[in-house]
Amino acid sequence: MSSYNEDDAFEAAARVPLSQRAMQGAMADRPAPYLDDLNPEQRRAAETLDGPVLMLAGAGTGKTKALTTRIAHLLNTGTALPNQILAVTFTNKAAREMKDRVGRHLGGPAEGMPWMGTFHSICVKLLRRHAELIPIRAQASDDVLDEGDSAAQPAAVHLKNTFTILDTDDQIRLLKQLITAEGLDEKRWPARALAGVIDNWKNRAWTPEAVPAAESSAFNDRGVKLYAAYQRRLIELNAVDFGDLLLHVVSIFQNHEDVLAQYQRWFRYILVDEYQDTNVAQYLWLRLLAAKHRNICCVGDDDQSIYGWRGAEVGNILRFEKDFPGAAVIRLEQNYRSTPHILAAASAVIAGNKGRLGKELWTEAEEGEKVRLMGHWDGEEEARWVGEEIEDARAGRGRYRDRDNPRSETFQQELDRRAKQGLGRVTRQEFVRWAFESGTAFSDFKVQKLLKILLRDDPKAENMYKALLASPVDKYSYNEIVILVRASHQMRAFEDRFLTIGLPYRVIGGPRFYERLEIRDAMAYFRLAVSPDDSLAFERIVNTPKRGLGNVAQQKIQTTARANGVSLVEGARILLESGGIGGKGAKELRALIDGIGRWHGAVLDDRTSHIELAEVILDESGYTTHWQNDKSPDAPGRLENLKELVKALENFDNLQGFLEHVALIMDNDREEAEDKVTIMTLHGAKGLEFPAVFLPGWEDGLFPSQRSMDESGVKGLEEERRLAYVGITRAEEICTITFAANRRVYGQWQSQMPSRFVDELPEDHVEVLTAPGLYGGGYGAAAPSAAVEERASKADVYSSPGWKRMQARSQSGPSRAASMVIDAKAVSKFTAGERIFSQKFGYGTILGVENDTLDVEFDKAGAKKVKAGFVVAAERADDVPF
DNA sequence: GAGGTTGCTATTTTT
DNA sequence: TAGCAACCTC
Repeated sequence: MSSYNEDDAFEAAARVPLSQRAMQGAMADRPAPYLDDLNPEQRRAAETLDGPVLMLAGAGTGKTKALTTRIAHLLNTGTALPNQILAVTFTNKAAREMKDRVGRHLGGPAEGMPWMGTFHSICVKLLRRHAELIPIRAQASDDVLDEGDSAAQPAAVHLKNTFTILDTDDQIRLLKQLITAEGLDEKRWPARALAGVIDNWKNRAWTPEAVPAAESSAFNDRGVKLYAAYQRRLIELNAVDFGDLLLHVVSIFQNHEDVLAQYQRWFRYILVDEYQDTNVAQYLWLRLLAAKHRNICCVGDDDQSIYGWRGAEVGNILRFEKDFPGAAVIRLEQNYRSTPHILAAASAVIAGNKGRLGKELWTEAEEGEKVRLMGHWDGEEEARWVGEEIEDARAGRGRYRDRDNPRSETFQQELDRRAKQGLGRVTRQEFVRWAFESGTAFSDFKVQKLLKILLRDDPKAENMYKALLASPVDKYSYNEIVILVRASHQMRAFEDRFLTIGLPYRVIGGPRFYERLEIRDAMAYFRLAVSPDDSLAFERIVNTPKRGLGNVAQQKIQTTARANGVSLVEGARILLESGGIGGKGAKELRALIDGIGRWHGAVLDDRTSHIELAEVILDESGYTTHWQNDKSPDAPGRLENLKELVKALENFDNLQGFLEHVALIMDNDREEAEDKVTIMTLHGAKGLEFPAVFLPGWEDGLFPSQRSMDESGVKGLEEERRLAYVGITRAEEICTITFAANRRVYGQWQSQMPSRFVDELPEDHVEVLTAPGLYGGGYGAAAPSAAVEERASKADVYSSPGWKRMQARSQSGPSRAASMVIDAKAVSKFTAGERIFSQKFGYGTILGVENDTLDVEFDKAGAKKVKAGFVVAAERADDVPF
């Protein structure tokens, strides 16, 4: 089992479906028509099969197309067998899409490509083959948990191929124990923080021994020691965490030349998606594997590297040509997504970054709308305005009235044509063909829904189709609109607003299905049924539902298990037999342990279906009842989730397979058919595109995030700028950027400066919507049409520092607009004790000054923190027009 | 073991 | 401000 068997190669080759092998033969010496779909650069990327290739693919330039065609080409020319291609992605979604698209090229499902998947899923496969090459670390004399503990599960000398993959909860629980054992105050030194430190180290491929001395002060000087103890505990428990999946495999490659050599020979062609997101461990992993054939093709965009904070190294992509001398560098620069204005805006912003590989996006698309910029008084108004814009956009009202939406047009033409012909019978084929030909018609979701129904031969289909034709044409459907925020707390304002006006929305990003409490509990039961030795799972559910097994009882179980060097379940059994536990707890514990034994038996003998078994487990353990008796409002939802969990089992052959899948999936993207506006973070939007994009909250401190700049300086700022780039380039037709002058931050009202990225937007490609003098129009922004405001003409608007200046607003109404300009830099003018006046809060006394932020006790509004730029000395209050 | 109270903290997140 | 986790009390 352990070492890689050359026979596998033959065996695997033999498993390639016949059709594919036939195709290889057939296609080998024929021209490849699928290449004609590509532009010259894409084509070069798909055809340069040998040697290192770096594909620099800007946003929306069709990199997936190039990548999947490349794979198809590898196969069709007979250059590689499906199992000789290693294709890695970061997300399951990306892997799935790649599989689908390669399959489409080949005219059948891309089975027989066993090495196409995420870094993690591929590593699990590799690690299951070679688990025993990961030894337990020799015990250093000063190790944590030295006394007594060393006996725990002593059988473990190395990892076994049945290892479990821990989720974050388990990880934290384990670390907590270690921290406490080390005698650290868990409050001052929280397990979460340690998990972060360790994760960081693992991202850099540092084993405990390899952590450099410079890091030794981490976590109160105990970081490394705890890390070592943690790794040892994991192997004792026959478990790995996510970081280990890569770290262990890299260690194996580094320490076992023979194993590495086998895989180097094996993976003749390597493809990597989103290369700019790789961390050091992934980088080493790839470099080791590619060392022999050097047929590695990395696809990425340095301008879209936004995961530096979790270990991604932009350096990897910047260094590619050095790592692989003679590499072909191919730039995909033709953009198929956005209008020229949008691209120009994005390019101008990203140009502010240094050390880029450099790309120039261009498009053949028609001009379209300029990027729109709008300032607001506060966050609430911003949300209100965005809500109105969305309704306008959908209904084709106001500004949107005359907008040509090519989608709508296509549909309208179809309507006219049918009207002229007098709507005959709609056949299924006819509709399907029309839907495909017209692309996503006026409202994606309706068409999709209809398609689904038609495909199922529902008799209602024709009526629905008629209803569709009779309904008004949307300029934009909700599904085509997205709001992208920097931080999830910004979502709230929009949710509140949309709820009150009844605008349908969906939030992407919340807690994932498999991370929910009830799902994790249920999974722990399943884990125990599969392997009763899973002590962490046992720990999780001993007393859930309540079995009268409190801290004391649990401690006893732990001690017994350790003393005997057995798992917790076994320890509990011994404890029961010795009568070390009594009363209600004993009875319940007995029932639980018997249950686990029984369930495990059922898993082994395979006579009950795993679905039935899952239900039995949840029933007999009392877990279902536990939630049925719970009166809290979310209990029904949790029961619902449990049902869904059981239902998800249908897609698997057994519990083991299911558990493996879930550990790696953490799936979030359950497609919804309803027409809703999407709200999500900028990070979550990478790789997606929408006809209309709203980018709210462009204020310094929020975006770019203050914390990011404080912690990582210029590097942090540049990553924020890339985030801005990602945001803008999501838009196909309309991109709207907004900011607010005031925002509540942790309950305190704070004045905000517009984001520095706003300054970086190129004036020629931006339309400023903010009306002069309007509430919230206080920034230098002025509508170009407002002739009155000659001084604040567009040129003026953009000439800093004018743009950065703020105009005081009139509180009495728009007609008496004020244009008093206060220099935001006039910080030093103020001192504690001084009387000041603020537009928003009135008169007050300064309590303290911190840079440009004043601590003020207002006469009426109480204590507030305000930016110096928003107040004037009290005696100058008369300068402010009313 | 439930329920109330206090205290603390406060991006981005995939696997 | 608000959401939570941990603590305290009965």
